[in-house]
Order: sequence, then C-alpha cells, then structure tokens
Amino acid sequence: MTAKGRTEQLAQIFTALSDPTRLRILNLLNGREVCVCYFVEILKEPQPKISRHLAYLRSAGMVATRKEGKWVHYSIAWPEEKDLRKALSAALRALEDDRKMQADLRQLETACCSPQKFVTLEGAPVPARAAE
Amino acid sequence: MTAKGRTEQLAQIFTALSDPTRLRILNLLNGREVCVCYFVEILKEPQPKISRHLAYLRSAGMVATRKEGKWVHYSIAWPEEKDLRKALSAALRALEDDRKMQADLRQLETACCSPQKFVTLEGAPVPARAAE
DNA sequence: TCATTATATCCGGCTTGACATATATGTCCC
DNA sequence: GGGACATATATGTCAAGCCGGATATAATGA
Repeated sequence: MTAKGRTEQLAQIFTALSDPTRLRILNLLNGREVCVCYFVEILKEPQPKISRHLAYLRSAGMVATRKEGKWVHYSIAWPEEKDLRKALSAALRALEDDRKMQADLRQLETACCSPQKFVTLEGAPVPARAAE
Repeated sequence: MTAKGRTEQLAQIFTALSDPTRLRILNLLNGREVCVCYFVEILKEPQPKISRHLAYLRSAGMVATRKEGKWVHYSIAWPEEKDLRKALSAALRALEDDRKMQADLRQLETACCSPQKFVTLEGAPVPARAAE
C-alpha cells in the first residue's frame, strides 16, 4: 500500500471513479452513511452488481463499513493525505452538477421521508448525515 | 457521443485519468502545448507506450494535436460543458501537489532552457504556454 | 538514410456482468 | 430455547471484453 507512489494512488482513485455505477454510489455516499439496500432500491441494478462495486470500493480503501444487525452501512473513507482528499472531494463536487446524480439524491430523500413508497425497505435504517 | 449521458462522460474522463502515464502526460500538458519527443524524453518510457496513451487521450477527445513538420504537438482539449471542464481542471489541479509531477515539470523547464543536455532533442520545438 | 511518430499484433491480467449460491442476521412460532 | 423461514449481503464461477506492456513495423518528413 504505502509502497505505492502518490501518482499511482491518484490513478487508483480515478480508476474507482471510472465506472458509472460507482460514481452513483459515491455520490449518494457524499456526506452520508447509506445502507446497501438503498443502493439496490435507488440505482435499480441487480443486488450482486451493487455488492461487487461496493467490494471494489472497499478493497480500494475508499469506503468504510459499519454493520448494524442485518444491515451494512457504507461511508466514504477519506484518504489521510491532503492532496488525495482534495482530488477526491473535487471529483465528488463535480458530480453535483449531474442531473442523474441529483435525481438519485432526491430519491434518497424520498426514501427517507416516505418509507411506505418503498415496501421492500420497511424497517431499513435511515441514511444518516456524516462528517467528512 | 451525445447519446452518452453526463454520468458516462464523467466516468470516461476519470478512466482517462486512471493511468499513471496518462496523468503524467496531462500534467505536462496543463497550460502548455508539448511535442511528443518531450514526453519520451521526460517520462523515460518506451515511445510506443507514450504514443499509445496519447492515442487513447486523442480518441477520448481529451487532447488536440497540431502537426508541424516532423513534430506533433499535443494540447489539452477542454470540454465544452462547464461541469466537465470543472471536473477536469480540479483533477489537474490535484496533480500539482504530487512531487513526481513537479519533478516532471522541472525537467520540462530544464529541457527548454538547456537543450544541450538533451542531445536527442536538439532542434525540437520548445513547449509553448497556452491558454486554457 | 535518419529521426519522429503512429500503428499492428500478441499476450497476460484485470474488470464486469449474470447467475447461482452461500452466509449472516432477524422474526415468528412452538 | 430452537427450528423454520425470510431478508440482506457477499461470494464463486464463468465468459466476454478491455487495458496495458512489449516488440516489430509502417508512415511521414527532413
């Protein structure tokens, strides 16, 4: 890990950002802790596909997990190095202009505020705001 | 091209940024027009490897070329969409903190100021500052 | 002919998606 | 408590495709 140079670490971050599904996941995670079931619900992608991309982000050290009973909450694991943090946050900020990303976030709000619209999510933990 | 959504375009940009060689190339191109021979000289990588990555960036529409006799000059082709420009420039700015990137730039300066140190570059066109 | 740059090809490895299946936890009910 | 069952999440496997490196070679210009 530390054997890797800064340039390679940067490249690795961008690799993690180079897939639309992962971009949508990271966008939803930006500033929040989100449970897997919400990704499945909102992205409308097969659960194994979501899980695979989460595993990718995990092994790249870009997300952290917290288990709570049946559910697993994901959050962004911000790099320690300042410039890596800067690169990542700049990239995430760029996502905010994307309409699809905005739509995803709106769906997350809706899911939070009216759980009855998501019957399969009944009882699922509500995404919580998290500090960067 | 336009059939692609914004999210996919963003992912494509990050894909282009996901390789150390391409990062170094783009860093050298940031604000400048640079001839291929300088990449070969400074990155100390096989010429076909450089050319391949340049071709990649070209087909991704991220760089523009200008032919001048024997030499081909590359420059960054900034996206038209504002948020794509923002994403790209943020990424390039993040590179500036990287020591290897700074070293590459210093070598470019050296190459410009004392061409006799780079015998194979004698007569090669000097990299020119360009507006973003 | 030499220098510069681009392309073609082969290969090994990684990524991704789809599907099936395993694991872990919670609930219900006796 | 303990089994049966449902739900949430992860993983194994396979196939297809892309990526990157290396080498050789072509194309272009001086």
